[in-house]
Parts: sequence; structure tokens; C-alpha cells
Amino acid sequence: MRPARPEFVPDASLSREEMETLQHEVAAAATFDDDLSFDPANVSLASSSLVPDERRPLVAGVDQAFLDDHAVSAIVVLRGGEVVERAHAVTELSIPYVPGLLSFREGGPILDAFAELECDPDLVLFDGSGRIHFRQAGLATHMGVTLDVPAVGVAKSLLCGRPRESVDERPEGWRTPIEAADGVEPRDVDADDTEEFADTVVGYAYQSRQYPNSKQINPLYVSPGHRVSAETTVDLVERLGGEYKLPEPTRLADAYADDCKREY
DNA sequence: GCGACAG
DNA sequence: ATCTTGTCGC
Repeated sequence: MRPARPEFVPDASLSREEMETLQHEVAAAATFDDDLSFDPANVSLASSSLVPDERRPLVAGVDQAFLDDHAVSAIVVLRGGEVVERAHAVTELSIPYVPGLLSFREGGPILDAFAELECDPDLVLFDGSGRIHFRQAGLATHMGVTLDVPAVGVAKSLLCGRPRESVDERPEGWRTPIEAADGVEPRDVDADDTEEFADTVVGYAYQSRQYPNSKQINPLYVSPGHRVSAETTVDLVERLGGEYKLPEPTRLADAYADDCKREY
């Protein structure tokens, strides 16, 4: 799979200011409404289904592992509970991690792995934020727009924005909106409605797992990457959840990245 | 100036 | 993200 929008491919050699300018363009090109090729209700981890394969989406999980200055980017594609393809790439890293600019460090390596992928996923889960980002252009948004594929971001901690309610000690399945507050810029520069933008729901905190008598687990922070709404994003992550905290596609990609790293 | 900050 | 054994609990 190759970039549909080459002009948005993250370039690690850009200046910080140029990176932020590109992020504004990516955010302007992003769609935070549902524009899917499938019915979210047909998303499940069941290995067999009465629903014909054509209507069961190919869902990909993407994750990375690191060794010194190299990134191992891994992609695992599922149809229901079955793995239908895996791909990976080892890429040299050129810049350090900077909060808010993650896609410029890891985006290129991820696209290298996508170049190795034969199929075209109907949905991709990324490890990081999408719309929950200072300029509404987190890793999932940047990659989703560049590949023009429905994308969601799944992060283990909150980059910015504000949970509507406290996220402490919540039961499995619980969710609460993440509002833009003052940490997220509006996309429309001409808008004079920045006050109400603060109430915009840019994602959700979602308690995917909780063990009975064990230490409290932190929620996941999910957000739209591209071509999916915040509400559908949580629904999809819920439907793709298995026995662990991370949704199955992400968890499998995580394990596959580690495997590739060991034998490298 | 202070605090916050995906992976 | 990564360096890492045992250990507590379902």
C-alpha cells in the first residue's frame, strides 16, 4: 500500500515550524466523520461469521519496536479473528521523539512497512493519538490522511485535552469524552467560535480492561485519525477488544514487532 | 515564569 | 519506547 497523498508524507528534515505547518494542512485535509467502506456492526473478532467475507472489513494494527537508532514497524491485518497478512520494515531513525511531532519520527518508518503490505485494509489502528493532538494531527491522523484510509488512534496516555469526568477507578466498558479544552487548536483559522470549540469532543477515554482484585488499570485514550467519528472510534475499539487492555490488532502488531526485533 | 507533554 | 526477575493473584 502506497501513499495516496505524497505531499503529506512526513519529512524528518523539516524545521519544527515547517512540521507544524504541515500538521495544520494534514488536519485541514482530515475528515472526522464516518466515511467507511463497511458497517461497524460487522466488525468482530469472531473467526467465523454468517456475514459474507466481502462485508467483513480487513482491520490492520500497527506498532513499533526500537533498537538503538532503528525502528521496527510491524503491521498485522485481521479479518474477524483470523490473521490474513503481516508486513514489517526496519528503518533508520533520524530525529528524536518530541511530544507533538511523533509522526515525523515514526511516520516514515511506518510507511515503509505499508509499502511491503499487499492488501488494502479497510481500517487501521495506530499506536498513538489521532485528533487528540495540539493541532489535531497526531500520528493516526497524519498516516490516515497520507494513505487516505480510515484510521483510529489508540494511546495509553493522554497527550492533551480534558476528560469530561475523572477517569479513576472505572469499570470495564466505561467511557467518557475528551474535550478539546484549551490544549487543541481549532482547524478553521477564520472561525471566531474558539470558545465553543473547547467543548468539541476530540476523542474518548475508554476503560478496555479491569481485573477484579488487581491493581487499577488506566483507560485507553482513543481518537479519530481519519474518516471516522469519535463515537464510532470507541465503538470499533470496543468491538476489537479481546482479553487484554489493547485491542487485538494492536496487541498482535506489538508482539510481531518484538519478534522481528529479536531476529534482526 | 510554571506546568504538561502520544511513542 | 527501552533496561529487566521474580512474584502476587485469578
